[in-house]
Amino acid sequence: MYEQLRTYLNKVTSANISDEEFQFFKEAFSAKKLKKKQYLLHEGAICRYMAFIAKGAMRQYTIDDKGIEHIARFGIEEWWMSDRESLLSLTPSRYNIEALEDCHLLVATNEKLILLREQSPLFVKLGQTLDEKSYIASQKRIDVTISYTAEEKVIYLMENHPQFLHRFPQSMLASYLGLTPETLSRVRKQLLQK
Amino acid sequence: MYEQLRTYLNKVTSANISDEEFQFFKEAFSAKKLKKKQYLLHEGAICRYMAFIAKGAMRQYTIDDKGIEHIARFGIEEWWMSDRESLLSLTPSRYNIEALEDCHLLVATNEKLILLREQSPLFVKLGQTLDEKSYIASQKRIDVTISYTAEEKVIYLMENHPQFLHRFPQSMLASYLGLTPETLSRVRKQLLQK
DNA sequence: AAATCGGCTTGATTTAGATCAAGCAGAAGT
DNA sequence: ACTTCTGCTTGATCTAAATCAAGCCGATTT
Repeated sequence: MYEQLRTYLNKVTSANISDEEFQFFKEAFSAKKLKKKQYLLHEGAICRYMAFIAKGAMRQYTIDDKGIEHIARFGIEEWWMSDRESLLSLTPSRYNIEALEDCHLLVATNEKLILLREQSPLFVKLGQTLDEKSYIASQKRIDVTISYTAEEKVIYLMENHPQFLHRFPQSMLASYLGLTPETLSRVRKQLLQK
Repeated sequence: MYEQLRTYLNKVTSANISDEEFQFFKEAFSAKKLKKKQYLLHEGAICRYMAFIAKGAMRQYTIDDKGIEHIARFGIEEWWMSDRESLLSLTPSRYNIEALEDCHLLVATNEKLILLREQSPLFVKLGQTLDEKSYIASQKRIDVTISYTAEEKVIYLMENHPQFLHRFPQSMLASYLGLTPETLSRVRKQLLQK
């Protein structure tokens, strides 16, 4: 599990982390396994962990007052899952984070992360890179949700996250795009006929 | 203009920046004035600057293939405007950034920002804080655009950005929410009657 | 003061996508 | 092998919001 993290770190930072520096990561993160349908975080609770997905897939979602689920994001291997707002400010989270498959995670508390930032310049750099990227991605997604038609949204998903298409149920993909499962099904059919 | 930046820095970082450290900011940022309707960035161009708004208001928007404008974000005093993706990767931007009022800006090129990060720990910290906050805010906005009705969107705007309501034309507020101006007008009327 | 213009509202109509409802096929459990 | 789920599709209907269209009002121009 730690080896996956190490490979990932080397890849993303285009560096080769020393044993010494990686030792800090080992101290910060502990291994955690979740079976399918288990939760890393429940709505109303305070998010305690930042989790690195070594294996498996997860979703982060809200439930609205009509009881409808809305998927904020998916996570798969080499992605990070957490509610940063809750983790940082210790406020109750609006989100649920659920394992969609059996998962191998590496989790760290906020205290450990603060410590790690002091110990590892690479981790600070990684944090910057990730924050930038996720900010850019979410801007793009706002664009999509505001201005795209159902068909354009589906095309966006196929082009930007093809790996999601066959891994997650259509009903969840629909929710991720802000569509109903019926509409997604119809749009897919139309697109295939073209 | 620099005094506004200094006040802002002290406020956001809850520190009191030294003259010495602030000197690096002065070297990195240069003053730039934009009149209403002038542009900081045009679609297709590479974004050269990160801009701090000392005075005025701006909008960042895209134009879709039907020629319709979609507002990605507004910026007012003490906000930052830029297309980070374009600035960092030197790729052409999808965005236009326009002054909605006469603006006083402090702008820095990416090179200056990199230098500043080496010189000022406070700036690094500021960057982290901002990235976190804007990521959290854009997650919230995705929630809103995916799952809210027109009425709920308008309430969201009134609660989260009341300062926008009387400062920007309704047509732009509508675009920001992913609504038409007509719908926004009707929803406002309904809400006032309650 | 008349004319032009931009921003907002209001009404009539249309439509994309939601909702409601039924049926089907593959996976999982007994 | 036969239920029981669960997820997906398809059809019929409905509705929220878009579109189309006209008119209003205050600001700016001539």
